[in-house]
Amino acid sequence: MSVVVRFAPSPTGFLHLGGARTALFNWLYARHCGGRYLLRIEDTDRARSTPAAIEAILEGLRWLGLEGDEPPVFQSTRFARHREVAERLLAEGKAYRCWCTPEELEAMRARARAEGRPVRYDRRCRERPADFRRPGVQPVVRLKVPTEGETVIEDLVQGTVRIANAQLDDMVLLRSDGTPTYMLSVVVDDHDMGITHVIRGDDHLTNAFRQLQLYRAMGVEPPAFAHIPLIHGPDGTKLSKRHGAVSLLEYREMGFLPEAMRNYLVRLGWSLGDREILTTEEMIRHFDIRDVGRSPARFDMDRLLHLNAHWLRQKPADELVRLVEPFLRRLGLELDETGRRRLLEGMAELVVRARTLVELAQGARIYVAPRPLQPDAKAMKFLGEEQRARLARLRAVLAATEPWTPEHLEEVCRAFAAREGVGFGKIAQPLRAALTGTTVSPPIFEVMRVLGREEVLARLDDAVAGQHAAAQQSP
RNA sequence: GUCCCCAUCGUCUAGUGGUCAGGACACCAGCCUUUCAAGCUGGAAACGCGGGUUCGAUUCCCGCUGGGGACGCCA
Repeated sequence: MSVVVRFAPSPTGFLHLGGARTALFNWLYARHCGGRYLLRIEDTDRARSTPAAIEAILEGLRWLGLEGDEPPVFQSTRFARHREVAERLLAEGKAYRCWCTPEELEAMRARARAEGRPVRYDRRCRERPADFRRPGVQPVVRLKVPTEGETVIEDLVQGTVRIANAQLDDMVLLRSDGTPTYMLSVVVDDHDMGITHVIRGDDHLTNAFRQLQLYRAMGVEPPAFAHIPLIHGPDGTKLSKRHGAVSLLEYREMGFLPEAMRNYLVRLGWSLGDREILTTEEMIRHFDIRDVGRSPARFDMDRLLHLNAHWLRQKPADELVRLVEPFLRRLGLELDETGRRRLLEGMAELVVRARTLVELAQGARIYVAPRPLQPDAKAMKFLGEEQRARLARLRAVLAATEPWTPEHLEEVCRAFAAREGVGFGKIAQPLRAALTGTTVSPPIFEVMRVLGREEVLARLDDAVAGQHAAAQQSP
């Protein structure tokens, strides 16, 4: 039997990290098995679903590389079919109308809670005659769930999980306005779409028991279930806004790479021996939903950063230039031909100093920012009277230095330091401050190589003339 | 409260009825060094507790504790 899985987000918000991992596991399993991976938008709650949220979710999936194999199914377009199933169940006596009002139900729950009893509908409408009516009340339709025995799930991740049927509720299938509930819609749609494996967060585990009852009532074969553990925040509770960024797209904005996200996410709950770095191809080759662990993992930003740094370095320079461009723009820097050429030249030394595209853009400023530079406070400390005088003398030397290579420049500067009677550090840091406007940068002779003689001399002139200070005073 | 799930370094994890309990991130130290990184070397760091089963349990069973999740006319 060919595998068909689906990722079914509800468009009431953005795509959550946990949802992204669920999508990834579904996608990997489908790819591994040579099956199909479908998308379904669970917009049965019309009031809370927005087009913007739908677009954001699809955008997130696209970015992660987890688009569906077919256009997404919108659950809201299938109401008629859902209702038809409920009506049939009603006709077959497998479901019944419940005339209790929300207020009554709430009171029922409150009492149960107060008395320490299980919080559950007491089924008071279950045995009412078919022609029962309650003036002014629009009934809901509930499923008749067995009250004795137990329901067992052979979950691909959780193993055998059983629950006493007495714990189950007669869940609502159709609301009083006639619209289907999530519980009905998922089951009908999963069945109609031919879903063979339902892979989702383990917060749905208890739903699976109720859904199993619905499959039985419908007289159809249920899919296999795999309930994967949730991702928790660093404090161990369910990941939420409280923990900072939880929207996948925020991670894109923070400068993370999709391959790094996939690598990070897949290792939460799944592993391949000692391997930490995994390509998507390797994941596909080895992934099996049955190997996913049952304990929840905590989100760890340091680890994500480390993985992102790794994947960043795998990229060729020209692609990094392309990727970093929007992040530079955010810093107010446009890339012209000169900037582009310098970045390409200097990228190797830039990328080892960055863990994200945001950091890469930061580091790239030294090659892109227009003259005169505006040194930061730390750099200014290296550009005092005495140091500028020395830089002026160095400038004269540099003007005649040939060839313009890092090795030779270093020789020249070391010799200069010796002549000045100071340590090499006394030359290098002021030079760095003048040339980059910072105290942290790639090796200074590398920077000089990338910048070229003309730019180096110009920046030195700026520094010697005190242009820096002036620029800083009048922004 | 009821039900369900979980439990190896701080974190992600590997692992087996007998291992010096392995790796990675983070952390610390050293090396390298013009800054910062990177890199290299080394270090500290875990089987939650109590009972069983067994010649022997981190591993199997039970209980406890701790954590998490679910209990809607939300999804």
